[in-house]
Amino acid sequence: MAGFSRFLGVLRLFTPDTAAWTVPALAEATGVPASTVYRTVRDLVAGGFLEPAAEASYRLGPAFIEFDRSLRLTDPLVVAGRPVLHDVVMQAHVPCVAMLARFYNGSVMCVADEAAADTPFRSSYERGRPMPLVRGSTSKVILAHLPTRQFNKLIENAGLDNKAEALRTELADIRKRGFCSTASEIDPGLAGISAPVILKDAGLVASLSIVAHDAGIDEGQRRRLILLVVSAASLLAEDLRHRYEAAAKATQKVA
Amino acid sequence: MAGFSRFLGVLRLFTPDTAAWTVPALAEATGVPASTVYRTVRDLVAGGFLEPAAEASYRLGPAFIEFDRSLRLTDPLVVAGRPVLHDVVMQAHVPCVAMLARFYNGSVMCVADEAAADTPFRSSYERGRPMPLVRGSTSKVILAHLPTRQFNKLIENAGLDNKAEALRTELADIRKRGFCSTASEIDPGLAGISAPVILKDAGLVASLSIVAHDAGIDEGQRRRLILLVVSAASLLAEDLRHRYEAAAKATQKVA
DNA sequence: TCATGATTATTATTTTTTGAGAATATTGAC
DNA sequence: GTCAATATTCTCAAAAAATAATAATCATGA
Repeated sequence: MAGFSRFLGVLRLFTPDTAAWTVPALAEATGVPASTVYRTVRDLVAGGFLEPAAEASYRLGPAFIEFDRSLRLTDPLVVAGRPVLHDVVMQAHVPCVAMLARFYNGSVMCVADEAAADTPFRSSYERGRPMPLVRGSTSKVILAHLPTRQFNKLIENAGLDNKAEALRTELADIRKRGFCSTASEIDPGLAGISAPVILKDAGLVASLSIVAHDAGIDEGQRRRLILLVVSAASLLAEDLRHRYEAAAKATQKVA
Repeated sequence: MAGFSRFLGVLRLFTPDTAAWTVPALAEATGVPASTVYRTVRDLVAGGFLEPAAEASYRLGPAFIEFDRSLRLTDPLVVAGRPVLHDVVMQAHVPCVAMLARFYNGSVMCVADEAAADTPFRSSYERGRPMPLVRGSTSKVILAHLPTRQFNKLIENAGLDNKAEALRTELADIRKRGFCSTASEIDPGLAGISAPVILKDAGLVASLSIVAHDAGIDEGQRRRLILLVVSAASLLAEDLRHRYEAAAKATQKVA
C-alpha cells in the first residue's frame, strides 16, 4: 500500500463503529510502520480530513462537512431531487419518508431524504449510509437498471448461487412494470415503493422511494403512492436530462 | 506540488462556484502536467472523491456523503450538540435558528443547525459553510476564546490595522460577559446571540447561537434568549467534558 | 521532578512518482 | 457508418519523493 491508497486505507478505517484511532493502532491495522503513518496522519490533519481527539487519538475532520455541503449545493441529483422529495411527502397524505438513492461503490447509498412532518418512524436509509444491494425496493430498482456487465459481476461476487435465477426474474419484472414495491425487507413493518431515475448518457442509476408503515396503507392508497413515486421519478429524470445537456453544452463552449 | 498536496490541491478547486472541472483545466489551474493530473483524478475517482460528470468533466464524488454521515454519527460536538439545539429552538418560543459552530482552518464553520418549525428565514450559517472570523456573534465568541498565540497570528493576517485595538476591547468584553449579541452583521435584519462552548483540554473552541429577527424580539425576550443560549452552551460543554474524559480513560485501558 | 509515551526529525536506501510523448479509446459531427 | 477531434491511458527513463529504522524532541501525568 503506497501513494494515494495509503491515505485512503487510513481514512477507510475511520467508520461509525471505530471512530477514533491512535497512530500505533493504525500502523498495526494497515501493516505500515508507525513513522510512516505519523507522516500520513499529519498530512490528513493538515488537510482537515482528520483531527486530534482525546488522548493521542484521531477522528475524522471537518473538511468532510465542508465538502459535503459543496456536494449538497452542486450535485445535480441532490439539487434537482430535493424539491421533488418535498413535493412527494406533501402529496403522499400519509406519514412517510421520501428518499433518493444511487449506486455507489458496489452498494446503494441514500443521497437525500425528507420525512413528512408527522412521521413517527425513520427509514434505515439515511443520507450517506451504504445499504445492501439486493434487499429493499430502493436497491432492487437500482439493481434492475444496472448495465448488464456490471450487474453480472456483482451477483457473482454476492454469491447468491441458486437464488440468482429468481432474482433475475424479479428484476426483469421490475424493469417491465417500472416500479418496485416491497415490505419488511429492510425495516420490519415498513413498506417501500421505488421507481427508477435513469440517465443512461450520464451513467446515472438512481431511484426515488417512499417508505411508509405497511399496515397503514390500503390497496387504493398503495396504487396512489405508486403513481406518485413513478411520476415524480420520471419528472426528476427529465429535469436531470435537461441539466445534463445544458452542462454538456456549456463545457463545449469553454473548450 | 506533489504527494498528498497534489490530491488536496485538486480537490480544493472543486467549490460550490466551480463545481465541475475538466482535466486540462485542472492541469492549468494547478500547473501540473495533464498526464499527471489524469493519474491523480483516476485515483480520486477510484476512492469516490470525484466522479465523472457531463462531457469530460468531473465533480465531487459520493465518498464525501458517506464520510459526512460517519462524522454526524461520531463527532462528539455534533452528537452531543444536536439534542441541545433541539431543546433550544423548542424553548425559544420565537421563530429562530439554533446552531453550533467551531473554529476550522482559519475561519468559522457551522457543524449543526436546527430551525424552529415555523421559521420563515434562514441564517447564512449553514452546516459546512466557512464563515468570516470577525463578523457576527457566532464568530466573535469563537475568536474571543481562541488561544492567544493563534489569535495574534490571525488578526495579523486579517489586516485590520487600526481596528485591531477596538476588536481586542470588544473580545475582552465578550469573555467577561460570557456571551455576545449582535444584529445585522451577517444577515440584514437578523440578530445573533452566542455563547462559548470551550474545552481547553480537548482544544475545542466552539459556540452555540440563536439567530432570530431583530425586530421580532423585545428587550425582555432578548434577556431570556441570552439566558437560554448561555445555559445551553454550558450544559453542552459539561456534557462534552464528560465524554472527553470517558474517551481518554477508554484509550488508556486499551493501551 | 522524572518517566513514559507521543510525535517529529534525520538519514541512506528504495521505491514511486513523475512527465513527455506515443498509443489507444471515446465521442460528436457529418 | 466514417472520420476527426479530444479524452484518456500507457510506456519508460529520469528524478524526485516516499520509506523505514533510529535518534531526538516534545508532552503529559505520576
